[in-house]
Amino acid sequence: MVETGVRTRTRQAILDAAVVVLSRDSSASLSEVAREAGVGRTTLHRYFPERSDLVQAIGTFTLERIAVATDRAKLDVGPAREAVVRLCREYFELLGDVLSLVFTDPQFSSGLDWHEESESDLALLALVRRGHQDGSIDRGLTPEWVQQALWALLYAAWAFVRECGVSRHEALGQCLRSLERMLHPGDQATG
Amino acid sequence: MVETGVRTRTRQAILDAAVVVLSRDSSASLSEVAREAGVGRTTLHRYFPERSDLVQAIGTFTLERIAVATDRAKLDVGPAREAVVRLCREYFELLGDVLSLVFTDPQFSSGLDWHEESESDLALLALVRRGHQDGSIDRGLTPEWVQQALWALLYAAWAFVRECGVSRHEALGQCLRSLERMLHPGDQATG
DNA sequence: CCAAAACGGAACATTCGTGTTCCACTACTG
DNA sequence: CAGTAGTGGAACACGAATGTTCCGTTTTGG
Repeated sequence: MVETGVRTRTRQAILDAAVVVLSRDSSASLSEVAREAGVGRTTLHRYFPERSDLVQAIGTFTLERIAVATDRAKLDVGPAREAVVRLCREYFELLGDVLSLVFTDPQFSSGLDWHEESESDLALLALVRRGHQDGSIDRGLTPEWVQQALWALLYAAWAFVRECGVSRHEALGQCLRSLERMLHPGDQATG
Repeated sequence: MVETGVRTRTRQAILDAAVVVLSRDSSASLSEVAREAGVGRTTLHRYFPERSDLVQAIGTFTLERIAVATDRAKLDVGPAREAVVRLCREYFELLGDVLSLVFTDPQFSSGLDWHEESESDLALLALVRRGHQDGSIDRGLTPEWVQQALWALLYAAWAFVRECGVSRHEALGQCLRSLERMLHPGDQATG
């Protein structure tokens, strides 16, 4: 049961297929996942004995991606608001379909470091606080809310692509512009 | 089989319970829905013979709520941006748990006027275009994107309440502030 | 008060997803 | 070429959800 190249490749194919299928319908059957992966159901069970194993693997997989994105965004460089926007861009590009899963379905975000303990989440919260201090982020928005809104806009951008047939680039543009303006501390009347 | 008061009341109780239960887990069993409604599973099947009937009823129910909210917001009064914010507030207050359903699960928004044909949706799109003309909404944001983002922020606000234990009022405040700033045509550098 | 309406529980058949086992086939590798 | 890892299909048992029927009980309303 060594980690040969074939095994890791098959495993990844199943994982990718699972993300695609389950992001469309989180209660899809394992047969559908296997078919999407171009793999027999038997093989799928060889890699992930139970459904919960597959779900948890997706969760871990996602956490890794998030960590990478957070790292790439270099959150401690430059004004905080710009860093948040960079982070959003990285998320968009690295997460794809996974987004729908973690955002809409609680089953993928349970049983792990989620949601309070994740290092990346804490980094984002700290970043927003820095933005409050350096004046680049509206002090009327709490860090926790910014986090929520960031994910929501990301999901919206992805849905924009899937449902409205907009290009990824166009959707990301609208998303980042919205985020930028949302965070910007303006002199508009306070709601 | 006349429309006695008892029947409508029972039907509504089931519908409400279904929204609560299914918004937590869209693949919950009908037994759970019946229990939440304080009703026997037999009775539930009397009103909604198949699961799909219940799902569709929720869809229709939601459309009605949306129509009411759109009406109350008086979209043709005042600056367009303020009208959008009013609409968002009405949505938040009238939709509650239903939000999670229509937003995350496609099964509730299929088989109806959804999504392209709904009168309320068209009204929102037209409203944004009016905002482009009267200069109250950033011309860099397309009407379709504003629609997506509006729903996303609404969902974020609701999740904020459910997951972070924030008060409805506080969550709505953050949501509306974000929306307002997002739409505002500022003089910030263009992304 | 009495009949009709509405309800709840038990039981049943059916379907579907799941998890498992067994066996034959293919591909790589020494 | 032989052996082994990997695969896929068929078949099976099991449980859960669904949809239906039947019947006794409660509630409603004229």
